[in-house]
Amino acid sequence: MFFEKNHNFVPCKVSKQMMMEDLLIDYTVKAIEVIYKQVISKDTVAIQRTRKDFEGDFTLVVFPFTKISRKSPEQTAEDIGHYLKSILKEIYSYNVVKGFLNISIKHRVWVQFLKDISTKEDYGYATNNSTSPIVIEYSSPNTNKPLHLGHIRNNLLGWSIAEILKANGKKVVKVNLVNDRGIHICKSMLAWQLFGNEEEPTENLKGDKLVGKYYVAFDKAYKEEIKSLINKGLTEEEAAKKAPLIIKAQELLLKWEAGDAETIALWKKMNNWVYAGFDLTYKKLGIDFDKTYYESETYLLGKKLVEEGLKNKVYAKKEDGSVWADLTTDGLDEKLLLRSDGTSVYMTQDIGTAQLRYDDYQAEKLIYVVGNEQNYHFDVLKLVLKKLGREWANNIFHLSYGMVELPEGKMKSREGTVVDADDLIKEMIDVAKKKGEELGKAEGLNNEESELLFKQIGLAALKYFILKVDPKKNMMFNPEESIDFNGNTGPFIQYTYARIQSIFRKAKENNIHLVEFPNDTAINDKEKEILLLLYEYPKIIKEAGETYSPALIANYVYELAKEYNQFYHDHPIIKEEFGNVRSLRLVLSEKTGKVIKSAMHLLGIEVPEQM
RNA sequence: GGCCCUAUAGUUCAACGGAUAGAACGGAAGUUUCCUAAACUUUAAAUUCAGGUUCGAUUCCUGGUGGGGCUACCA
Repeated sequence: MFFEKNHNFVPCKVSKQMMMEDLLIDYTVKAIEVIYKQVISKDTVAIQRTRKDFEGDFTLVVFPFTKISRKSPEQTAEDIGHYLKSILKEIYSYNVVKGFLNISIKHRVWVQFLKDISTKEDYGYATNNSTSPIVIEYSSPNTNKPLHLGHIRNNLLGWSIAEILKANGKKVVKVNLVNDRGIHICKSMLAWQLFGNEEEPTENLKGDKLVGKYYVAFDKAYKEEIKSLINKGLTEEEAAKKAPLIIKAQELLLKWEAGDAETIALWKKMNNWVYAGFDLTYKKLGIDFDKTYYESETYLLGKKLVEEGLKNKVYAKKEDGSVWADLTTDGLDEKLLLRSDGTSVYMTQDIGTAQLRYDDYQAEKLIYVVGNEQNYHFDVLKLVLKKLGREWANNIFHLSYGMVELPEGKMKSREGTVVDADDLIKEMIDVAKKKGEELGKAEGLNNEESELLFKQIGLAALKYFILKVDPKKNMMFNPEESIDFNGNTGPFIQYTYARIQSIFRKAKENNIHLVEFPNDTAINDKEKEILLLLYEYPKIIKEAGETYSPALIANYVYELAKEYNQFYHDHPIIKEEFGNVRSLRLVLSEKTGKVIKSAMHLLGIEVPEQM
């Protein structure tokens, strides 16, 4: 708002410099044609950013053309460089290093570029270009245990990718799939009945924690029963099957499937506790969904579809009554689809869920954000659906992300090495508060404001730490060391943003106004570096969307913040004497702030005005 | 056993087949009369091994070794 009054820039169209690389590619093709009389395809032309140690903005790699030119790489680069400079008025100069043609663009082009984007509020975002939506599933919790660190990665990835796809002009539907039925739920229910004394959730014990507690209690009691049975002479396997608790749990599952009123009532009561608990965690994380599916509502459809497959003879029933899909011709094994007692398995439910989801949205793509341990499951799911003639199974995309590992190895709930989501979030915020207060970051803020600030900072540290890693890769989380607020972290980027906002506050206090600066206003190396980074933002969003990778956004925004901090350190902004230069730096700062905020939003990270 | 993923500074992460492999943390040394020092500057430090394809390989292929996962009438 500070700028709007004084701004009088030419409205932005997609101007030439927005397509600088395309331009260079086109004219390189032309150059080869004119100089060497040979037509080449565009995708043999590689344009990249010039490395920092060399002079130039863009670099053309000419090695591939030496066969055509029959000249040395240097001479070929020289030929093409000479042609390009003579025909493209945007080019200021070029230089040749080995087979690399480094091209410098005129500064005025970059200044005009800054003006072009300065008035664009949604800079970097693509316009709406989809009709049918992309459905993205993430989180997918079980109702017998609380959310943990693995879910956090899943949730952050899912939410961020949904935002990135929206920024790419896609319609997106965010869905959750809750596994709310099965033997594991019955275990919690049974334990609560036996040992619970009607315990209900309290402020200190959220519903999901309460139910999780009884799941653990079941496991403990069950193990003791097994032990005593083994002492009585049974084998471990027999004991595991004959322990009274497991038999009771199985009975409870049968009652549930039969619709027994009392069982259903208890199930509903306990699940609702869990949902209330999950909601609190999602809210704290800033995660939401457009729709929630429950497996209790999809498994029957799954069963029906298995029956359909049986009728069409694409699945087969064995003597004991169990139903299987034979995938051996596809290089996989046989897969169980219905147990011999007719009850459904995980795959059965997923078949039903997929069908329901497809019917609901006719999605152009169905994305499942699920850990890479389930790669095989999704290979099977797609095949099993295709055997049913569901061609849309080709649109299923398993976004397979890597595990979060702890220094002591994989998280295992039974060994108590799980990092609880609520605990971790609280820990991050507490540390942010402690360090923030030491540094006096909350000065001038009231209680409510400083609480919000430390929450933003703690969450930024957590979210950025997780999202900056390539989703496909396993990652290490060390609770002792991973909580950091300096360097390549979320808070560092937030700090950069806050500094920029502080400049505007100061500018206003000092009554500094913008003037319209001419295109030949001088820019220094740092400014140009920032401009080139801003220029790349739309490409980064596009690439992040194509590869479903928030990490690209994270690494980009860090780079931008780092460059800006260097610029800020080396050059005065509001203290710059010359009005043209000062105005340019203010506009550059403002736009950098906006892109930081925009990129951080794509990661689900808020930026404070002051810190 | 079979199948899949993975290997980069002490540590955690980057690098469409392109130049001298980038950062951060940690280590060493510096920068506050100057728009916020959660910042900035300098410095030491890495591609698991053996082959192959290529003008060029951290990247692609083959093999070895290390790590992880899947291979349930669990989810």
